[in-house]
Amino acid sequence: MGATRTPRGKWIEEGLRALVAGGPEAVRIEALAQALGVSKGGFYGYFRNRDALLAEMLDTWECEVTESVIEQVESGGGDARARLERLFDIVAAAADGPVRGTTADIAIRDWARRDAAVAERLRRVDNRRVDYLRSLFSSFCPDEDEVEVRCLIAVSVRIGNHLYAADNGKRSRAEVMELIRQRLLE
Amino acid sequence: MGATRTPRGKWIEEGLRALVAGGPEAVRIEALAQALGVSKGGFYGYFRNRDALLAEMLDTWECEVTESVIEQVESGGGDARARLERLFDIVAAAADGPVRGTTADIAIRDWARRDAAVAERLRRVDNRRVDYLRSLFSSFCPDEDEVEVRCLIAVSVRIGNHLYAADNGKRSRAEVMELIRQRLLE
DNA sequence: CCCTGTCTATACGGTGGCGTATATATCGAG
DNA sequence: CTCGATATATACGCCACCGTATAGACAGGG
Repeated sequence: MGATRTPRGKWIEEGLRALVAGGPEAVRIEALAQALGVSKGGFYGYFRNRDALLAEMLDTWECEVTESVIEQVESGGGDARARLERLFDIVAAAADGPVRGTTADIAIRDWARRDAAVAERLRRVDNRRVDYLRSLFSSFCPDEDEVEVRCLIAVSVRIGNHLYAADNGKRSRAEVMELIRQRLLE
Repeated sequence: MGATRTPRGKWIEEGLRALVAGGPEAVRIEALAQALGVSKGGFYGYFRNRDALLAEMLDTWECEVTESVIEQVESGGGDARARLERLFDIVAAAADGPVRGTTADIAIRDWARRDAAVAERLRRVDNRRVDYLRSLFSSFCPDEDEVEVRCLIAVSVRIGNHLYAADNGKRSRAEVMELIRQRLLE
């Protein structure tokens, strides 16, 4: 039996990297092969075609960004505020981390604007995440409206932070983010 | 002199539509020609090549989303809160309006993630917008931190509203947006 | 009516990417 | 070492798109 030099996972990982860097159109099999230092010959042994790779990339992402993060937060214990702080830390750190996981979020959000199947997956993921977020805010926030407001602000600020290009005023972006974070935890 | 059946502006308009629908990769000359009911023959009479069209699309957008909106808000008079309300109304309405203008924002934000020249333009536009926003909030908000927080939340919620896919809880998305809007104007 | 300048349609070569077919390299089993 | 299975490289046909070149349609001036 020959050794698997470039296993399935490598193609998916490189595909996600390409997706982040250039959108779904940039996930080109020949380009991935070159990035992996091989030719595209072996690709079709693992995947039926390009669409199959895209689907598996989404599977990988969908799995990693929900269960994995929530488990990581829950495993640390503490009250709801402590968990929220941990969640914010993890999400903020993941933004600069390896490609697998949360980094692909923004690229997939944009992709979802143009592809119904992707939109459906994103809806599932966002629902799962906001349900968790809502449960945390609810445990120290009696007003339901307040909970919804904080959920929407928390998610939006995180998305906006990646897409908003303005230089900041006297406060750095990080400082303003920190101020908002404190208010969300009050 | 032959009549201009498909003037410059038509190509730009259709290009922006394609950009919104499918990102910059979807701005294909032959596709635009088909959408306009002509062949691509005339295109190269107006534009040197595809990149020239993309550049002019950005010019059009850059001009329309800053000066035009700010003028519209300022012309109505009233105090800062009244102007902010008008600004929010205009921006919310533009989201479902014709293609020219604010509709392209999200598509261009994502494009900017992958293209330095686009990012530079977006930075200019966002700075122009946040300067205006900051001036409005400042006029009834003495605390500078509070101003920065409100600016970032206002912009982020608007971006997030387009990219966030979750179904809402008991409150509809519009209701939560209205709650946030009220708080920003307090 | 014809001529001229402009706009448009069609045809072409070139390139890049997908998916397949076939040949070669590599590893483990016997 | 030989054999077979699997992974990879190479070569090919195909199609979509870009940009150009050339020919035709259309309006107004002489």
